[in-house]
Amino acid sequence: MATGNREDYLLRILRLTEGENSAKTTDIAALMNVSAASVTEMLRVLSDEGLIVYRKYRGVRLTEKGIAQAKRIRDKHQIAERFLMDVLDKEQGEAHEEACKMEHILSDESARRMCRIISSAEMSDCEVCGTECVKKRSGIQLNRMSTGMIGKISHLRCDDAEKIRKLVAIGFVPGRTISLVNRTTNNGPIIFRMGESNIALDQDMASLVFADVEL
Amino acid sequence: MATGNREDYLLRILRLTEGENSAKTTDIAALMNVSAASVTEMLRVLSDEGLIVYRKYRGVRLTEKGIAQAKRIRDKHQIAERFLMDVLDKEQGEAHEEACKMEHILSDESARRMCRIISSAEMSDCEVCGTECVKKRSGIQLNRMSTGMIGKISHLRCDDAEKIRKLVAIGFVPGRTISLVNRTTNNGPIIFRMGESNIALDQDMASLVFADVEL
DNA sequence: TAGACTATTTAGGATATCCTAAACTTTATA
DNA sequence: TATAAAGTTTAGGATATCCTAAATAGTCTA
Repeated sequence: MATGNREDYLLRILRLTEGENSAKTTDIAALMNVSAASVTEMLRVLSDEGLIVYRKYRGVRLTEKGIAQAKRIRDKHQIAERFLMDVLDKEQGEAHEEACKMEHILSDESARRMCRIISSAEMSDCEVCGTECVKKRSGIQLNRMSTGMIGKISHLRCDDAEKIRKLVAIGFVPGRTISLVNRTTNNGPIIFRMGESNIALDQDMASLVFADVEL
Repeated sequence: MATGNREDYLLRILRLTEGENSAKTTDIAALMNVSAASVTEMLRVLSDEGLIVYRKYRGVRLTEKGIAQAKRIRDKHQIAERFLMDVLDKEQGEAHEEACKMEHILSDESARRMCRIISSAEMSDCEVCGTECVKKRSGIQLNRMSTGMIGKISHLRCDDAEKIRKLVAIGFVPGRTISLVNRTTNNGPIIFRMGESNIALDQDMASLVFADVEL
């Protein structure tokens, strides 16, 4: 099992080999900020673990297994970074720094759930979410529900981080069950019930939230 | 600077010393799942770093600096765990596991922002958020009660899911009224009365439960 | 194609953390 | 209060990762 450290090597190698060339020791060393000797040593380890194909003096490539693992981590990084920016409102630099750590510890499941919230789905072929993250968001917008309907929030549509944050803060997160209590005036807020409380939501805000209707 | 590993030691020591006794090597070893010898070694390191006061064969206490650091990490754990449950809708066990990793990498700023979102803020005196997060949970740990005291359980400290589950299973849930019947030997279990029955609880377990003392 | 130069690997060490077994302290018992 | 039992530390080693310096392989040029 790859440690956080090994994972970083994998990530660099992925980056260096995506133009299908093989990665060279020196380049990896530069990216990792370690000596070439340390890289050589690690390459042997990764090779023994079946994550890379390594021939001395000839550079390395990732194996299928290595690619999958590296991509999974990279996806987690992407998800974490976006989540930090969109939901926690962190600025990009910091979000990136923190995502570099989170990518190693974030569980698949949590990544998937973050992904559902940011729903950026900007990544095609997400190793973490599988197809789930790519497309096909079921559900209807909350403002299209009618009185009495019960639904489970499936995702939020991420086109305005500020609003997403607000929604998350008041509890509109995927998985939560809500029902539409009533509508006020034609274009006024809609009242939803969630758990023990009623919450009013503007049409505009409601349109950002999607739910699978259960009843 | 304390590594994630050192941080774990600090956390255990905090827990063991909150009843103001000093922590013993063996107890730390048990909590950390390492040999006593390893603990001794680490104690020297932490001592050199000014995080603990250590006298051979005599146990350890945290210094002010150590307390601050440990509490900060514990607060981050709490925040992360609640965040995972409330925002990502993870179930408690998994949330706890993941929070054990997040506590070491979560930045102060991110923790603060998570805290603002969950705003349930069950922690008093949060090292991370300062006053900002305070909603303040009253109560003292059961192991600090003295004989005859009556109290109402206010909350459990979510530090070890398995233990929490156990406590809940035997009836230690918020709202329940208990009294301390007596203490056995110095470090042995404490006998509580709850409803019609007496229940013995280890010091360690008792330290996880907080009660508002009524009499 | 033989240096000369560059890239890579090997050798030998360092540090952090963990371990077991042996030595030593403290505590508890008879 | 002397000893046995229990708890703690020291000794000596292991592993993972990093490093520098020396050796070796690969490549480029004259």
